Amino acid sequence: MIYLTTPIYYPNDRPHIGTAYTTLVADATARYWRLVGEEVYAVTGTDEHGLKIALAAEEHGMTPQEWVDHIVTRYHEAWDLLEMSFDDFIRTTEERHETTVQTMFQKWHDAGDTYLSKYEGLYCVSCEAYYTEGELVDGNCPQHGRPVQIHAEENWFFRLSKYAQPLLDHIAAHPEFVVPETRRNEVVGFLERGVDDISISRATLTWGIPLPWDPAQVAYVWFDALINYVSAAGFSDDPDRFARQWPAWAHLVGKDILRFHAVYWPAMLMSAGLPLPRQIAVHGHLLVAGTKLSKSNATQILPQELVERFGVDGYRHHFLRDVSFGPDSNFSWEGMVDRYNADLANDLGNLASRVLNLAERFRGGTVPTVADHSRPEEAVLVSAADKALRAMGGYEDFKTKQVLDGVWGLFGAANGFLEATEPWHLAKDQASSERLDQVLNASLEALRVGAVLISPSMPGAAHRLWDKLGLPGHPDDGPLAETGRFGVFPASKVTKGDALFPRIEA
RNA sequence: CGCGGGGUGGAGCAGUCUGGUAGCUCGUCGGGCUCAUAACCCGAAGGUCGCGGGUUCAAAUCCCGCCCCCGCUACCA
Repeated sequence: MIYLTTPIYYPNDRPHIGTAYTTLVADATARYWRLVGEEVYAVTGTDEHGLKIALAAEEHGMTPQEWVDHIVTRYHEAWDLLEMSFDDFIRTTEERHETTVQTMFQKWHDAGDTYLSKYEGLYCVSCEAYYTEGELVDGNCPQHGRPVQIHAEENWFFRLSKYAQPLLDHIAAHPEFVVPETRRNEVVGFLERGVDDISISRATLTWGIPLPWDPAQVAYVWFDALINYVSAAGFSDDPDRFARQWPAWAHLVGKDILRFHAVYWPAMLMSAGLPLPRQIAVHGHLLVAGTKLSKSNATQILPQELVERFGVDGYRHHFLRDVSFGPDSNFSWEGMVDRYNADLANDLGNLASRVLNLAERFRGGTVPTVADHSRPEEAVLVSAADKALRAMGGYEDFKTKQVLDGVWGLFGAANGFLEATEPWHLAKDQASSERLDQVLNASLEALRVGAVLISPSMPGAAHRLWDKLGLPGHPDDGPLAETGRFGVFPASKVTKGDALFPRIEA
């Protein structure tokens, strides 16, 4: 069972291209595993507790629960728009999660990993956040430039320090636990410097999950939120599924929340006696004109704007082909137009047009199932198809760019195949009729394999292409090892129809 | 200060772990094709791989020093 997760998002914020990026990689990876034939459980969700939610609800004259029920739709709408195929959507206000959080806290308590202590910090009311002295600018809040207050409260603490060495040992034994390597180095460096215990409850807040042994305090939001990964796996409500599903195959996260996932979360699991996830896969940030996306940044771009211009397939393809999973990446509108036209309109869309047009024009849309793969022209095509199929394995390491580079090798080869065999010349001579059938069959077969291979990245386009090819079933029926192999195009009635990806003028 | 990362033809990136003809996409130039969405195919130009030194038969890759940029140092994909 492949259990993979995105972070759960904060519903006060709108989904932007950054949150959508994590979610998209998770979705494409989930679709890949399903295509291979693996059982998959892919989860995303929302993190609905905390002071800011409570305040926003009050502003809108709603209870916090009414407010989150109202705004969670933003995420459902965004992920529907982007054709995300998650098996579950977990909300931290659901009973299955609240029960799990209380059970986990109790386990830490029973294990002796909690203790009461005084938390004292420099607090900025505007930020609703604590700062360390080093973060202050001239003694003021770095965000607002205003003085901070000293806040002190009695909180429950978690013995994080106890787990630093066990976690270092785990990472040494399982280097794939945090990828890429640079992020692993950061985690190791952080742990080797030594970690302090951490406050895991709040006495001043009511919108949260009460601690089972001290209901006057609620769980600190991160220690609430991270637990979603076991809640969604069925920890409280489906023990049989939990047994098959946990530990997770991978948690996908952005680099900004590395520490929570690679330090706190494993420590939380160790204390509770649960096995650690196989992997925390960490990606970089999308930069717009070199600046980081953030909530307060005017460069924030919503997926919807891009979908309006490029379509959902253009959107998905762009971020999967153009962005390397690990490092930061620059986003630009011009780059997106270029990518769309080059990959989708020209290479793939135009390939589909010319092949389908040839089949319609010279064979009325019906091409005999004849093939001769021993010819050198076909050999090149078959080889490219084989390479493309093997490239699909890159999804297992989130190397979406490499996968799509490989898949596009097939489309390049198919365009080259047409140049090499010149079916439009073959059609002029009755003597080469059988050769024309072979060439058309191989070209259509390349499109069929292509439709299968793009189905994780562009499910909609894959289905549209499949329909044009007049094939039964669906491009993502799988298993990939069979449907993704270059063979002989089956008898069918193909239709050219509208352009798969109309060209976009800059 | 400490830790981590980056600097590769005009643009964006891969390659660095495991040294061995510098790779990909876009752009530019030339040619071909006319089935196709002015798309497609072939070829070419363009890089002392940030700088200096070292190891080696051989360095983008390993080692030392330096310059510049960025991230982490406990809110935020």
